[in-house]
Amino acid sequence: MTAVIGKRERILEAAIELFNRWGFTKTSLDEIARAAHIAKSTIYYYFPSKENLFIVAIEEKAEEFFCNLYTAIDASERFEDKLSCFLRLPITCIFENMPLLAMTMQQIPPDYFTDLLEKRNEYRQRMNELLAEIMDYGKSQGIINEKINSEHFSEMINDWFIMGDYWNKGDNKNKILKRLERDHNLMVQLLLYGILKRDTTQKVEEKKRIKG
Amino acid sequence: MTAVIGKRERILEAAIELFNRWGFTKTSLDEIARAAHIAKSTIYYYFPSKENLFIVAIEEKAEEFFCNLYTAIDASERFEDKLSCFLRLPITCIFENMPLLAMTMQQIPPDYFTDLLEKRNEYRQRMNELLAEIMDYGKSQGIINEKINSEHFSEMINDWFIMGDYWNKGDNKNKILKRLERDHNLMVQLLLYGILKRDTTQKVEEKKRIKG
Amino acid sequence: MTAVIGKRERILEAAIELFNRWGFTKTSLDEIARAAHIAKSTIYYYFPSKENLFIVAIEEKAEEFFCNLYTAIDASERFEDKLSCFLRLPITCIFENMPLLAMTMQQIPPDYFTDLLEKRNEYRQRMNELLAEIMDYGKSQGIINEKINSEHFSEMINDWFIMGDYWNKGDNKNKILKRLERDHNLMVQLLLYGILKRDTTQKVEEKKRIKG
Amino acid sequence: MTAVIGKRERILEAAIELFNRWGFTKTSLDEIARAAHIAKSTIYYYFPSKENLFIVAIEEKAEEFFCNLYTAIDASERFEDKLSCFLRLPITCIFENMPLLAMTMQQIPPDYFTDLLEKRNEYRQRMNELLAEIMDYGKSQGIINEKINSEHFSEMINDWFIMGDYWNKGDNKNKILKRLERDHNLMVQLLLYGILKRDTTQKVEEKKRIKG
DNA sequence: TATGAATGAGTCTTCATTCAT
DNA sequence: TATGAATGAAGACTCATTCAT
Repeated sequence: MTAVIGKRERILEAAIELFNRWGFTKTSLDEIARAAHIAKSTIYYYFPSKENLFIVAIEEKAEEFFCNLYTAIDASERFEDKLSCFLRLPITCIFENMPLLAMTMQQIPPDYFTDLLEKRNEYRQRMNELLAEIMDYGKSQGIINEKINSEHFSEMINDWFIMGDYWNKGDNKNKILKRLERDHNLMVQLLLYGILKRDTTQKVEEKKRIKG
Repeated sequence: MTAVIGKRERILEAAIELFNRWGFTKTSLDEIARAAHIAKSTIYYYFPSKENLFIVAIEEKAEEFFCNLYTAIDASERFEDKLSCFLRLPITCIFENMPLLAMTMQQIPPDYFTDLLEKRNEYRQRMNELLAEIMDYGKSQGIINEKINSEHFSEMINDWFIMGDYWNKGDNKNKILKRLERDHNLMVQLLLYGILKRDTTQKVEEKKRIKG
Repeated sequence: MTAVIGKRERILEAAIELFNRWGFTKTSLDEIARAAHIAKSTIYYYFPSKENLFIVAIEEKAEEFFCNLYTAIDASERFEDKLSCFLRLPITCIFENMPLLAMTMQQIPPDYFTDLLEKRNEYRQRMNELLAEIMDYGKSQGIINEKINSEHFSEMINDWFIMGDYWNKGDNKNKILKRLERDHNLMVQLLLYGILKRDTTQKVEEKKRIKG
Repeated sequence: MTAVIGKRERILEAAIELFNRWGFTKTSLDEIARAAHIAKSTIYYYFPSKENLFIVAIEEKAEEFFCNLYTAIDASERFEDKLSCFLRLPITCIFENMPLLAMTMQQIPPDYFTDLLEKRNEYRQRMNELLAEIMDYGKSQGIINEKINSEHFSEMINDWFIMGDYWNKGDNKNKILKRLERDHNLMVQLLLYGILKRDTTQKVEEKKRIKG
């Protein structure tokens, strides 16, 4: 039976639930212990620190998320559906596991700990690669404009739409501002194509080509 | 002379700096006092509580930000430039005042206090109104497709690009998921226009029109 | 062996000693911890709050006191001795545990907490019932004037002699003043009987009967 | 006009009101200043410390009280009425100025300050002298049993009924316990006279005389 | 494997008091 | 005479972590 779940599982379950609801700092180990119906010190038998417990909790959810994402994208045949999956699922996932993943994957510089920062970078990387793959697929289908640099595009989309990360501490201000500039132009173009009247589209397009 | 800055200013300055670097919970009043070279209790002479100090700090920066934003948008003549300002400035501002404003304006459910939540909603509201105005301006210029609902569009852009807010606690899950769905379709359209090969654009466009 | 007393006991002991000496507000948890030779936070392991510690300390002493009182009164055969016990023991006890019990049982409006107020009312109740029983015993022995209302008499004696309680916040001023009036007359009578010359006693007695 | 009251008066007024309502420790100078519509530091212009302000406030009320008491007692002709005044007025006064005077005149050892203790002793002294005078008056009228020691009796009545003071720190435990014993016997006698059936009174009286 | 007991370092907050003006 | 500004010391309470068993 699954009636008797291991204590480690009980702890993780409670931790995810509470971190989600209250965030890292506002969740105490006392509360987790109470919710898991175990003694507080038992947590230290399974996890070396509160930090670590938090990261393990995130890993758990992240793996689950990526697993779903890969499956869904593989299952869709058409480029548009793959792209749609890529955009829809993260938001849905974050919505359901907020703010746990939000803290990892959104524009919050996780002040707290280096390990978490690393995790986040890892996830960003995987997201970038995934979107780049989708783009390449679109190109191979002859739908996507080959001139668009897949990697560059993926980075920007992830930064703007999904997991904004202009604040990675390592980079210096100038470098970031330059990238903001670059991405910004691309972003405005994307938006313009979507909202301009069709007949004016051409002109704007040309204008931008001259600029960019 | 302003050579000698008032202590209130010194406190606010230090608070903004530290809240930005470490976040609310991880910044202690001791640190702020040390940084401002005043006694900790002096903080309580000027601000009734840590919470209040945080909110005042945010207000300070937010007013400054909106002021800049309005000025820049008014200064630009063409629709595209106005839109460009609207997209560029918030990011720049957040980048410079992270996570202070980030906490107000990004996808972080501020667990801590109602006052902050209200502030955030106020700021969202102002951002929505501003973008809607820009869109209407675009329409009046004959550039923007009249069929696009300015308000609806503004909400979505702000949620996705600028100040994501799918987690406003009042709303129930179903309502939010429905809106996610709606926005998602619009978002995919916007993207597709930007990256598809020109000759395929028409077909996709038609397909979407039938769907939407 | 009881050579090593539990820490909870050590804390309670120190708390009783210090609360007794300095009162609630003027006794700090630091002092209690120092006196009990434990870390301040250990107090919080055993007691949820300073308030609670205070109340537990009082309960401890109060139970002990009531136990002694019941025993002593049961042990005395004659009505006079029972009454004597009732009057002597509380004072002795309060003297030895002042102001701990004094705060519960004397004329101090305990501004601090409702729980304490409740405790005090409970103790008053028990004192009233006890004295009423003694009075009834005196009547059953044919010593006490049946016309004296045992309950009314007990209330008054407790208010004046033992656990004054004219300030119970619930009651309104008028009600209290009326009761003061009533009790006062009875009190003057009691005194007069004790100090007047025997031959004048009769007149005063008659006069009061007419009045009361 | 009395429209413009001096600031000193305003402070005292507010202090009395607030000390009465909240007690010494729970009343802050901030509150007093706010209530008196003056700056906090102004209090220090008129009173050297919070302690001193408290004592002056008590003096104010105490003088008023004694003045009323003297007048009322002088105004009554008969011994019984004088005694009645003596018993009634303190309670009424304390009831109206609780816990300010209660703190001075009841069984609360004022942990806080020596000055207050001295004040209290002074007031006790005055009360004792007053009651002794009344007793002597009763004797001169031929109503009161000459065998009763006026001073001794006054002390006891004040301790039991009015301003209990068995805890005067100077005295040692043995001395106090001896006095408790002495007073207790007298107290039981007084009570017995008041509640015994008339015909049994004689016997008890005799019994006590043998004992005491 | 699991935990009850214990703690040190830190948190926000209060408040009587001082002092320059 | 009056006060705004400033502060040090203390207070209750929290919490991640350790350790003996």
